[in-house]
Amino acid sequence: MTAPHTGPPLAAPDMDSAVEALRSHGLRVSAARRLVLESLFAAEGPIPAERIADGLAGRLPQSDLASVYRNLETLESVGLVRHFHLGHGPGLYGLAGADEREYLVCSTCHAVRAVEPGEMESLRSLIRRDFGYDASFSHFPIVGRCAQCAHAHD
Amino acid sequence: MTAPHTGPPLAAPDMDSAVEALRSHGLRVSAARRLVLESLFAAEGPIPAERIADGLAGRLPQSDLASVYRNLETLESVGLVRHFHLGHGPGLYGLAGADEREYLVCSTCHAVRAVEPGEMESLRSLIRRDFGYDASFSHFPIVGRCAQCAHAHD
DNA sequence: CTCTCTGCAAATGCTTTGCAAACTC
DNA sequence: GAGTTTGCAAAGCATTTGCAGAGAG
Repeated sequence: MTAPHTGPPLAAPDMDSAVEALRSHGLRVSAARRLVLESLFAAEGPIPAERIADGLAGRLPQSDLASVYRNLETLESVGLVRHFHLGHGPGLYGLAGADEREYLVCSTCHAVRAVEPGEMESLRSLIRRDFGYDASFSHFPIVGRCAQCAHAHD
Repeated sequence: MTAPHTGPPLAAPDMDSAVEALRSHGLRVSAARRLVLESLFAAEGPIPAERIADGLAGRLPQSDLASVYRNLETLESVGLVRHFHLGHGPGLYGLAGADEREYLVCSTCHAVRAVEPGEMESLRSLIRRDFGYDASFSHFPIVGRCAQCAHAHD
C-alpha cells in the first residue's frame, strides 16, 4: 500500500505535526484551518480550493470558500501547503512535499503528464548551468507538443 | 538600429501582409480588427488586451475590450498573433514571430528575464530526448530562484 | 443583400476584501 | 479579555457571451 516515496518528505506528515507547525508560527488552530488541512490529507492529490469548501463532495463538513482561500494562503506562507497551475482553470492546492510532481502539458491535445521530480534532474542542472536558475516545474508546467501529436502532424 | 533578428520571421511583417492574411482566411477586414493589428505593430512588445482597447494610452483610437479579446482570439487562430502569461495578471499579446522570447521568472524576487529562443535550444533537445515533448517556454515561463536570490539565501 | 463583426451590457470564473460576530489562546 | 479568524456579502480582475444593429464583401 505504501508506495515508494521519491519526492521530498512531507513538510508535515500528519495532522498533529501540521497543527504543531501552526502553533510554532503563532497561528491559531481553528476549526476552519483544521478542515483545510484534513481535506488536503484526505485528498488523493492536489485539489482546487472549491473542493475543500464543499467538503470533498460531502465527505467532510463544508466551509466558506473565502476562508478556504485565506487559510490556504496562510498555510502556504508557513510552508505546509503549495499550489500550482495547469493552464487555465483554478489553481490546485496540495500538501507541501507531497505529490510534488512536475508537469508537461501538450499544447495540442492538452493531455497532462506528471513526472517524479527526479526525472527532471538533468533538465534542472542544464537550466542551472545555462541560466543560473534553480528551476521548478511544479508551479507552471512545461508546455509543448507531445510525441503522439507530433506524429499525427495536424 | 535594426538589431539582428534571431527569432522566427514575423508571420506578417507589416499591415498589408497581415490584411492579406486575413482575407486569405475569409475573414473581414474591419476597423476594429485593423486597430488591434496596428496596436500590436506600434507597441514596443507584447501588451495586455486592455492596452489595445485604450488605444495604447491615447496614441490610437480606443476600442471595445470585448471586441479586442474576440479579435485577438481570431488573429491568434490564423497564426498572426500569439499570447503568453508571466505569472498572474493579464495575458500578453504580440505579433506571432516577433519578440518570441522565452522567459524565466524568479520565484523569490519576481524579476523577469527574457532570452532569445536560440538560447533554449539545448534545453529543448534535452526535453525532447527525455520526454518526447517539443517544448516552448514562450507560453509559460520557467519559474525558479535566480542566482542573486540563491546567494542572498532568504 | 447576406453574413460577419461590432458595441454595449451583463455574465462568468477565480480570487480577494470589508466588516461585525465568533472563537482561540 | 485581547487579538485572530470566521462567515457572509460584495467587490475585483480578466475574460466571455448574448444580442440587436452596423458594416464588409
